[in-house]
Amino acid sequence: MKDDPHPISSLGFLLADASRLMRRRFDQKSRDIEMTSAQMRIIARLCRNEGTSQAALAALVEVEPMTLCRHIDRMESAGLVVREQDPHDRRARMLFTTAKARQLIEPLRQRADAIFEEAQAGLSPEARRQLLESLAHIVRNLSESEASDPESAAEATSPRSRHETEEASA
Amino acid sequence: MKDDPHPISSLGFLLADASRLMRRRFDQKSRDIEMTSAQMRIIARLCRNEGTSQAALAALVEVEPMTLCRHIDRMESAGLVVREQDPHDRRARMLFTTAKARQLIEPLRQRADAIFEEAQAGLSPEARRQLLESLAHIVRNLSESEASDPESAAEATSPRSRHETEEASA
DNA sequence: TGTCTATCATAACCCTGATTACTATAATCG
DNA sequence: CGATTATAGTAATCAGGGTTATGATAGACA
Repeated sequence: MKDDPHPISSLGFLLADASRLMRRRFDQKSRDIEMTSAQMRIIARLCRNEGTSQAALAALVEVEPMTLCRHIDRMESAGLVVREQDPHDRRARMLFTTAKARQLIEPLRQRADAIFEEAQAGLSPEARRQLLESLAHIVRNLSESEASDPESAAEATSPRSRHETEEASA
Repeated sequence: MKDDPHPISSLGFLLADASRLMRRRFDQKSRDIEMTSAQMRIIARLCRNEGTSQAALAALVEVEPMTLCRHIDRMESAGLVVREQDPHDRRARMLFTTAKARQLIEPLRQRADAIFEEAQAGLSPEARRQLLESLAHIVRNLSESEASDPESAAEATSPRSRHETEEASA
């Protein structure tokens, strides 16, 4: 346990474990509310940006457009959001939260806070502050390096634009 | 940004984001290696506990037995693990890593370390140490509270055992 | 010995996230 | 104007995680 023979306590695993356990706990504690944690994140963003397109919202919550698309599918049939045609762009849909969705945010946030407290029990206020700060730092770093170095898939296709590569193979 | 009007920077979201971004980055950077991060976690545990049962291993990596079961399915057909009948218990299977799997650990770990460095760039050694410690603390807290309070689904069915409830409704 | 219960593995099904590929529509440029 | 390129949304498919349910087998105990 001291010299850590296993890689289990590396940053990556700890992060994944903490995140998974947190989500699991949250889902357990809020089964009575008809909104999942991922949906809550989306609603939280959307209700501060009513009317944005799916692509824009996907960027805001930092998931792939396809991922968001299915979320919206489910959330729409659950009555949490509505899609409306953008009058200026026939490709785009504008998204809006429903009152039902907005009403669920507060109770969910309370459940969440209780679990955060549970999780951080025994950590000093200073440690908690530092933790949030470090996590935010990491998120920033990763967002940036992903933006600047979008793929770099090991053996790296040369920096030509993607469609040129496609043409080559087509 | 200061008084945080959005719940986006709460512990839960930060943790989820950091974890997701990290995993995404890792998967991007190691597509050339035939093992995913989740599989790596499992192999890392298993190669220190060769021959354990699926249930035991599931407990070690803290996922549900069913989740692990599917991992083993895929990993078995990928030639990363083998299942063998436990001679003492005909229900159980004993798990073993293959040489192929063990050989992949080091390269993967190197990729991972590079990403950890990327993610933590700009954090002091002390901040990094604190971060790991706080995360480990959180993982411990959540594991424990889950163990002591396995369900507690909000309005809580009374503490009777689950099957009694089933009988009542059946 | 024979039920009753707990445990192992796993099937079936839902949610989250990503990649790839395709359609429809905008936008841009020759 | 017309072809090319870029963008919005989404279907299909794969990995990961979870819950519920089921068939076998162990174990406990009357």
